[in-house]
Amino acid sequence: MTEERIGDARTRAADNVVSMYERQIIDGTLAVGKPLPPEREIMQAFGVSRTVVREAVQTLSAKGLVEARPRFRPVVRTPGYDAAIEAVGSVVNRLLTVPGGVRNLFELRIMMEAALVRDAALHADKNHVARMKQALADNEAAISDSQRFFETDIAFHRVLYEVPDNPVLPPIHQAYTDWLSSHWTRMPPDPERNHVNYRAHSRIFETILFRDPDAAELALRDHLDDAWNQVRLTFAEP
Amino acid sequence: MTEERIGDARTRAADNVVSMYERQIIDGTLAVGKPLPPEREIMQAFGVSRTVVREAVQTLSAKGLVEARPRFRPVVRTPGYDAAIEAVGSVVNRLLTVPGGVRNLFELRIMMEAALVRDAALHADKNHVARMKQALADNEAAISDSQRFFETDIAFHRVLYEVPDNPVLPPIHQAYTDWLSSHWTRMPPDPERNHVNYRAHSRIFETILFRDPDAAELALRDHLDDAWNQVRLTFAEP
DNA sequence: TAGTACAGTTTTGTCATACCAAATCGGAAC
DNA sequence: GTTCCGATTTGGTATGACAAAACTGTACTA
Repeated sequence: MTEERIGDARTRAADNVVSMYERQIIDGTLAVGKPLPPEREIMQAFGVSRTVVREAVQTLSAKGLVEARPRFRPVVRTPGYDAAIEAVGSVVNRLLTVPGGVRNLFELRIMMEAALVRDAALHADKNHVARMKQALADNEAAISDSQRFFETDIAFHRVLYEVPDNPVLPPIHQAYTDWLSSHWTRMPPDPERNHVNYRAHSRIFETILFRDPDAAELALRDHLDDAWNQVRLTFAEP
Repeated sequence: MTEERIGDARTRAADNVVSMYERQIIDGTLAVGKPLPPEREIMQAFGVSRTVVREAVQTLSAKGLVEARPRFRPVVRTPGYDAAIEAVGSVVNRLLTVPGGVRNLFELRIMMEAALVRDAALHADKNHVARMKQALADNEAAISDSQRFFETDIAFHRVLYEVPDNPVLPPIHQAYTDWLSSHWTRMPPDPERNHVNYRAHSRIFETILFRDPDAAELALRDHLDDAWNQVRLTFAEP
């Protein structure tokens, strides 16, 4: 939480307005989907100019608390983990440009998915297994179509994020793919490589079926390390 | 990336200004620490009113690309993983208020730290071990002082996030503790519980020394599950 | 010469006002 | 009840103004 500005920074007039509505939104006084009052009304309520009101609204929007489409009344946004992901978007995009940025993020993903396959090997139920099987079949069917292979690849990994039944995880998967896809799609299509990746997916699936977390983690790390070696060539880092 | 608004949303005049400086910041034309031009200069450069310029600057600030202290020129911010964490702050805070929100986040933390202790058991070097040992000693020394115990507790866990040498991880640890600390500090001080937690830390440390990832994960899960049972009572969820 | 104090100049934060175009609302017509 | 249309409201942008704070260069002091 960094609500208080550090050091010598004075307060802005908009801060009052922001924190007021922030509270109202969090405690539910302003229900989800409800629009904020008209700007001119807020002006009078707080005794500030419209400039300040608009600044406050924009801040609320940037914080992800309200959705402010141009020309429309800002409405209270439904709290969701994807809103959080969206909020970090541009910062992460910048991080990806610093040396080692992509590598660090990918490393984090490897660590996370390693944990996920372990979890899947231990706790995946029939339902999850069925979905993985389906995703795997789709993946195989798309080997010759690199575009579709890319999509089914993502879909296969997504199942892993759904096993623990924690609503935080799917948006994280979404974020990973969003952020890293630009590097992936930079690679030229290559059915041969698709085939290798499909085999890797297949092996992961088997280890989960066998309920072998160690083998699952190993298979996944092999797969993602390999993927990294494929994709690292698309940018200039050592 | 969610740069394009969906549906029928027209474009804002400020978007041009934002994306221009966004690009300049990312490709380094505007170096870190450099201030943006004066607002009036930007006005003329883009042929827009100051209203729009100020809106654009605020957006850049909200995105974490520049730091805009009131009354000072906005300066290009140094790219860091903590900026990303900061950007999600308010959204996460709201998520913590929805049913199951705290649980979901804590669950994610458990999963992550489980992966981290496994990694530590396999790859921690002498240096890491020494730091963990020190953190553990501090932790023990603070058993009777709940405030300090809380701090040394955090410090012990932080070492786990430092082992993989990935700069993304420490800010994540920081974020976890920031977000969850309000629940932790709500519990009344209890040296007895401190002692239990210290023993748990101690056990985790031993399993890492023994290079036993399975035992390490188990010890950590026991510890955090226990912590969850302690802290869950501080709020009303079932 | 280096450092400091001061006065003049920018620059930002905020306000007030105005105008257009788009969204919304209310009622008429079907 | 639904559709359509005009009046009204409201958001997006521009302009101008002003106080207070930050900045700049200069003169003064050590």
